[in-house]
Amino acid sequence: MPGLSNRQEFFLGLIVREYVQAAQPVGSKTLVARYALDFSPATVRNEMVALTEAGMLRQPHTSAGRVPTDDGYRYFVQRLTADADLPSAEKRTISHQFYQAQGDVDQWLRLAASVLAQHSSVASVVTAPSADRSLLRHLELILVQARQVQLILVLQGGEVLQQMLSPQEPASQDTLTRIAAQVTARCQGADAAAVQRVDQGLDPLAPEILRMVAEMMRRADRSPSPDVIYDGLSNVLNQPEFADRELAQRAMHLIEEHTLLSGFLARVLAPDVDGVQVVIGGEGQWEDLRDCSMVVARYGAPGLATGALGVLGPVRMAYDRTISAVRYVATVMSELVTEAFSE
Amino acid sequence: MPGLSNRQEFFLGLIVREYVQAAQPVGSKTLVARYALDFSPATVRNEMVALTEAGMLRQPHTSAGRVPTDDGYRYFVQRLTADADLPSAEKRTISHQFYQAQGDVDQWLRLAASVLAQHSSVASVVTAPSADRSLLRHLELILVQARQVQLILVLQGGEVLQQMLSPQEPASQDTLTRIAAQVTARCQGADAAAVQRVDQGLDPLAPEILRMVAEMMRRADRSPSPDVIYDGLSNVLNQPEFADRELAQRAMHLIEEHTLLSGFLARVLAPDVDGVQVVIGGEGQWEDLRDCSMVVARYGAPGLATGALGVLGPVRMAYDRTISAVRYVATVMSELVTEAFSE
DNA sequence: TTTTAGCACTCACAAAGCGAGAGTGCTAAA
DNA sequence: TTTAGCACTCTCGCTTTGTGAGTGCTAAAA
Repeated sequence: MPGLSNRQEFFLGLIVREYVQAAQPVGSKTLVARYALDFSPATVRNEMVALTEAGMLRQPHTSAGRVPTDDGYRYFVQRLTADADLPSAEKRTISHQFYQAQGDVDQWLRLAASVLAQHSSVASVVTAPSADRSLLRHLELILVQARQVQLILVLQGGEVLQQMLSPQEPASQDTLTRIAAQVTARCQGADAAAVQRVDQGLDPLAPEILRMVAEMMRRADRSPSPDVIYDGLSNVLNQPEFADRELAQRAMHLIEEHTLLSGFLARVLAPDVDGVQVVIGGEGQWEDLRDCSMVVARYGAPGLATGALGVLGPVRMAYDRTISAVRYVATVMSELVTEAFSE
Repeated sequence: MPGLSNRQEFFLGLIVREYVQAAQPVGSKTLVARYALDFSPATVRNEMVALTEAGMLRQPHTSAGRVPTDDGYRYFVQRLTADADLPSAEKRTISHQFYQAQGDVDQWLRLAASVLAQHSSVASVVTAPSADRSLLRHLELILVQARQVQLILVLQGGEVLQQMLSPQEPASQDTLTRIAAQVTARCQGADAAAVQRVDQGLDPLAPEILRMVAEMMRRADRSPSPDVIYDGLSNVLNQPEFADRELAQRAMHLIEEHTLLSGFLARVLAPDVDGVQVVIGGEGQWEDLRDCSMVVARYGAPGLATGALGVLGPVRMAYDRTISAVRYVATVMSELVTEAFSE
């Protein structure tokens, strides 16, 4: 893209900020008046023409003010928000809240969603941390009634999976305890495939259990964390762009349809990318995200357990504030997860 | 309330159904035309006057059609929907889906929410089943690292709670396993208070563990099932009454604010009430529910573990269909929960 | 060469005006 | 008791019109 002059950048930043705040096309005269600029409206107009030609601005119609294009926002995000950061007072408040909820992962998730929603005034999304590959740490079998066994599986990283099982043969709690101990010992740190290979020298009931365990682990691998926590959905309805019901509905649907969302997150937050990712207006490839933007980041301990968190809102979003919020919450969550689950 | 004549009831039913379907005030002429009635519009009008005087109908303004009042809907629900039921083909489809997800409680919940949302075209809410009072079934302690113990608590009814713990004194996995076994044996079926009373003849580390266990159980008792699953939020935006953003937002907020919702459910679904409960337009006492209706039911095995499920939508709701859907899903869920967790 | 004042022009938006149509209540006849 | 007829009401959708914010261009000033 052709370089913008300093003054053009300055105006672009101003216009983006003003539009984000006021949600109305910004005109030359208002801009000068509102920010007490030392330029005449005519000068601003000239630069606006340049910015429009550079593809950063557009006018909804002749004789309305200017509005940033997706490219304009992108430029803004890449060049004009670098040093933005949360005030340290807010940071302290946030991290304090997190350390209150000592050790309770679910509460962290809810808290993260709530903090993000509040700081960004749009909808937030947080997925539970999950290991890249499920590795067994512990198995527990509890006899509930004659033919009902509750199977509890603890993975490396602390996730707990549970499932009911009706075994072919009845078994006593003693037998089950023995099997669980055997499996835990033998399969320590094994992945799904390895679990299924262990099939000799165990109790006759064990194979059935092992099959089930392997299947649960494989299921966990396939759909990493179906748990998606969200918050701030009602915020979205505040945004004037979602006055259009059709649009609001698409956004809601996007958040509700977990498969869509997690697929998207998986692609945007590939294991090798790092830091906060900003997707503006679908970037041409995400049809469902048209007219929406997402600011997301991966968090957790790479190689151990990671999750994703971020916000979803209209393209007209306060990217600077939102990016810092997402970045900071991701940092805190990473610390917590690492601290709690690393060895 | 003064009794309505048969014919008045007939007209009321017709008007409610028509209005629910068309979302527009229904006039005498359209009613006669649409349902090919053997009355003249004038007759219908006379009855409408009577129904209006009885408080069942109202007119948004002179010279518009009639719209049911909250009382009108209530009458409709109480007297005119008694024998409604889901077609058995749909029933089969639904129950089939549930039995597919053998033993996976989380999946049941999501499925229930999804089924309700689809059949009612409004938002659905499902809370996880939880015991009226937490009773311990099993405790497991897993050493994660030197000073990190993962505490897994299984309650009667199958709920699993987990929490990280950093004990004062380091302990080996063997010690922890022994403690867990002791506690499990001693506290079998104990409630929070009983757990805390058991404090002698155990390992020196045990008191700390027991305190934590008791606190987790008490927390579970205090906020029964913070897990609220919902679905169909985007459906709500389809409803013409929620074109008003203010209203849509209130509804969203209501669903998102778990404390509000669970408080409400707790009051409506007191342990002694049974069957499907219908709350129309807040019934005067639920300010937050103004202009909204809920159709909810308790499900589960009374005394063992119960949860709540239902839908939230505009007052103009297809109560007959919705009630049957809620009733049926509650029945199926009750069967499943009872079957899976009873002894 | 850059900035700015001036001016003519454009176009969305809100207010006002204006039927058309649906619906009502009332009266009198069937 | 029902119904036909009629005058009346009021919302809704449509067009009309004026206003104002905003633009682009040109020519003079810095």
